[in-house]
Amino acid sequence: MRLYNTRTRKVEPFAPLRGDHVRIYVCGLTPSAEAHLGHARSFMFFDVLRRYLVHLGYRVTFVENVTDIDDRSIDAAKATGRDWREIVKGYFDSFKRSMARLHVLEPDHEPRATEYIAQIQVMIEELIAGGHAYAVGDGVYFKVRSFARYGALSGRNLDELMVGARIAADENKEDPLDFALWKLAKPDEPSWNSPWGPGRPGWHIECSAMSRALLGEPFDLHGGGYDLVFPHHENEIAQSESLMPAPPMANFWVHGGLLQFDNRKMSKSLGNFEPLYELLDRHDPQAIRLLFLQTGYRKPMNFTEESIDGATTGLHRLLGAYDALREAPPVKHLEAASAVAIKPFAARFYAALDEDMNTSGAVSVLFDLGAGAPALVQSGAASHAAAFMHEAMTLLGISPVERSHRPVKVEYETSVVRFESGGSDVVFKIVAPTDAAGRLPVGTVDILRADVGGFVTLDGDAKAAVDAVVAARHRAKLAKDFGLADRLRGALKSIGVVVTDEKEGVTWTVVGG
RNA sequence: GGCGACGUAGCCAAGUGGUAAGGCGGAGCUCUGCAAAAGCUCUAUUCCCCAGUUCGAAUCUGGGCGUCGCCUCCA
Repeated sequence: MRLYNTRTRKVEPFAPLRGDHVRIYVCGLTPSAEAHLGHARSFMFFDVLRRYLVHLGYRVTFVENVTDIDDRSIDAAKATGRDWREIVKGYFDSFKRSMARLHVLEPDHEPRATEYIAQIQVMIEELIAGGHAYAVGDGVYFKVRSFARYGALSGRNLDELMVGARIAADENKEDPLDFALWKLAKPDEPSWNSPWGPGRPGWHIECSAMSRALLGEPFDLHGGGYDLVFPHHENEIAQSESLMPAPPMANFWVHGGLLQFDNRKMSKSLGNFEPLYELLDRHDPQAIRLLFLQTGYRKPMNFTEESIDGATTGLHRLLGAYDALREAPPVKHLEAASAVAIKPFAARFYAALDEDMNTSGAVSVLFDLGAGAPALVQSGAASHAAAFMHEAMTLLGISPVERSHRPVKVEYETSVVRFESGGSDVVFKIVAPTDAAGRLPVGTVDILRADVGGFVTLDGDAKAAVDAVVAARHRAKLAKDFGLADRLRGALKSIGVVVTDEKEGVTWTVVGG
């Protein structure tokens, strides 16, 4: 396969440095705030990349770190009076639950900065010994001018960075661009003992130390969001490569495009994002994955309600097509020939992924296959098509069999919904307690009484009542009283219940919210 | 000010020299008592604008206009 390499600014053929073993380090979460959709996009991409490398036959070691100590979680602890570890654990656990819902596979290693304090300190000592770092009053700093290639990854040079003027002057630093390797603790701050005094690692050094400890140097692929190119990855390179006889530290640097939310940049400082777990309550995680797959991973993308609704519809079509193929009766005598019929689809699918992970092109193949499902069933190719779809969707992290219904949300404008037909045969009343705003509580409908003229009269809970009305409509249909049947369906629709006739029977779902 | 992306139908989006994938939406049709779902057909003579290179350009070059990101915590 070919992959875009930020280091060389080119799409290049990808191959492991050693044998068939691919070593990947992806910058993970700093759990000092709830994870957002932008994190999900990035981690889902690297999840698909990893799955594809495994598919290609490589043995993959996937490391995703957790920067579990940083200034913001300390600030959050100070602000709330809680222990910083508790805050980090809360956000991290929430993140892990969301990743599971999005089918992101578990990393092979998930190292935490606080578990690698010793390795971090060793590296800092090596940097000091090599003349690349110095200890001063408030900590240890990396001497940026000691690394000739500083700025190579992000295409900057030190003198131009100076002109940028937004670099805060700091009396402790020899050069304003130098960055912290070790920060000495102020009173009441968490700290670890070190040769330079109690303190904590600066941001950047943990990744250099942990990637070296777990993957060795050089390793194959270092990933992260595009916003990490500078300064985070630039600084990692400076730290690691200053100590390496034969750079680079990572052969490929891969960066995912950033996500905007309703045309607004998402960032921790702006705090303008919806927590990921909330978004996953409102939208099918599989649809979110499909939506991201339909855009090139390096392109910036804008997430809107409209775009996720479109992807949800598309997902249903894809899953419906898969069901149709899987359930089609086999046509034995055509099997051999039909296997050949699937080959062009598979070829297109994998060719797309081979070219810098063109997931959008790959997904289009699945839609083509789905659209042709009836024809494939006819020609006896259904089982082969289903098998390929299963393989392809699984590779993309979409479960072909999972059917997550949209969470039920019921909110009505009024406390009493009435339907009365022109005639005498339908009286359908639903009465429920409401909140202060006059709306029904989400997820509950209490039907106190439903009279459906002649067919049903009952008191009871909402589900039973709706079932009864649906059954009444069904009987009306059998009696060829389509006028009544339609009025009953209309009555249900007016309270947000959609009734659908299907081959196997009648189903109803609650919509709205 | 510096660096870097991007601009393809109503919306999203693939495509980097050979004559515009796919998704959503929309229109018509088929099937259904009616709906829904599903399928079929149609929906960009054209890729922000101008100039150039070429037999040929959405794709390359130059210029212009516009949008956005990074340079400060960030996936």
